[in-house]
Amino acid sequence: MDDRLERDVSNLQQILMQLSLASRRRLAHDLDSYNLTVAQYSALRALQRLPDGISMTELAGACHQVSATMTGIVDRLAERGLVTRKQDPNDRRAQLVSLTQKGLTIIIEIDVQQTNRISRVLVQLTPTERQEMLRLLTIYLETIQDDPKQPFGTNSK
Amino acid sequence: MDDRLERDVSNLQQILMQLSLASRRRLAHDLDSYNLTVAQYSALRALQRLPDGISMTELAGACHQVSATMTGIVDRLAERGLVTRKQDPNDRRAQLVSLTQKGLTIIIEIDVQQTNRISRVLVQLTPTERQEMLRLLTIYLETIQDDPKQPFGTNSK
DNA sequence: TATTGTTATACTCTATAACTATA
DNA sequence: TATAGTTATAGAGTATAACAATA
Repeated sequence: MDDRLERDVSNLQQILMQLSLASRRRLAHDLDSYNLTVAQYSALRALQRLPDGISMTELAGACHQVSATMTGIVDRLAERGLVTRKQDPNDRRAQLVSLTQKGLTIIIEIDVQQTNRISRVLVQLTPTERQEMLRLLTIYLETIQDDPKQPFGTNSK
Repeated sequence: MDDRLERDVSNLQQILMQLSLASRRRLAHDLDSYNLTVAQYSALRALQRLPDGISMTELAGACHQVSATMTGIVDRLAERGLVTRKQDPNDRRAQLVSLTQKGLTIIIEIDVQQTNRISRVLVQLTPTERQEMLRLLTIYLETIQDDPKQPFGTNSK
């Protein structure tokens, strides 16, 4: 590779690594006000995004977790009344998980908070720059998402 | 805000949230081959970046951790011979932490692996696009890094 | 037999509080 | 008194293995 590329790779690597660590930290900090962990938030988001009443197995898959881990996360969300479990009428082994109204409300609140944060960045940019950012980040996201199998790590995600 | 901005904010928010979750997952997965956690890797990186022989307090600060947490992380790294502790000759309360040769070797290996990953993305882009990506991500990183206080979360970073 | 979900177990990360040694 | 670091404790997330119920 040419020198320019090599230098860009090095710079981008630094930035992306910092971004990976800092954005998680920032998210965890923001969620703290709601007494939610990143894993719990990730589960709520998946429930909001997917069709209502999905199984534990599906939810675990959507969150890149094994089902035993999901059991604990859903236990804690259910204790707080943010989600509910009910038995699947078609398969008596399965539990169908749903967002409650309370769960939906909290996740919408967080969405507003996050939107405000992003807005503060994007107003600094021109429409062209915003489009470019979206396009470049999409390319990057695809490359990190698709090449591995689950599960992603033995510990400390 | 105008419609275009609003739509861009919404799209970027989705992408950045996914990026936050997926990049951490990807990193954890990559580190698994080395039997390292993200927190351990973060500590090794800080030791590589900072002057040799920093105190536990400084290391904890660099990793955005409280010192009690850092004690456990350094314990496990030291057991594996990746770092060493020695008493500060100028302050008998303080422990100075250093990377060992073994620790340095492992972090360089990981660096190569990460570089290869980024390269696969960047070769798809023109030099101008790469510069733009670097510039835009730097702006974003600054906005998420600087406005909070430590510590960043009660649990699950 | 295979799948769904839970429980049991073990480890890491995380924080707060209490403590020792030193400054 | 204040600071550096550890230990004690508690809770969350993570994985694997074993298990009961159901398909």
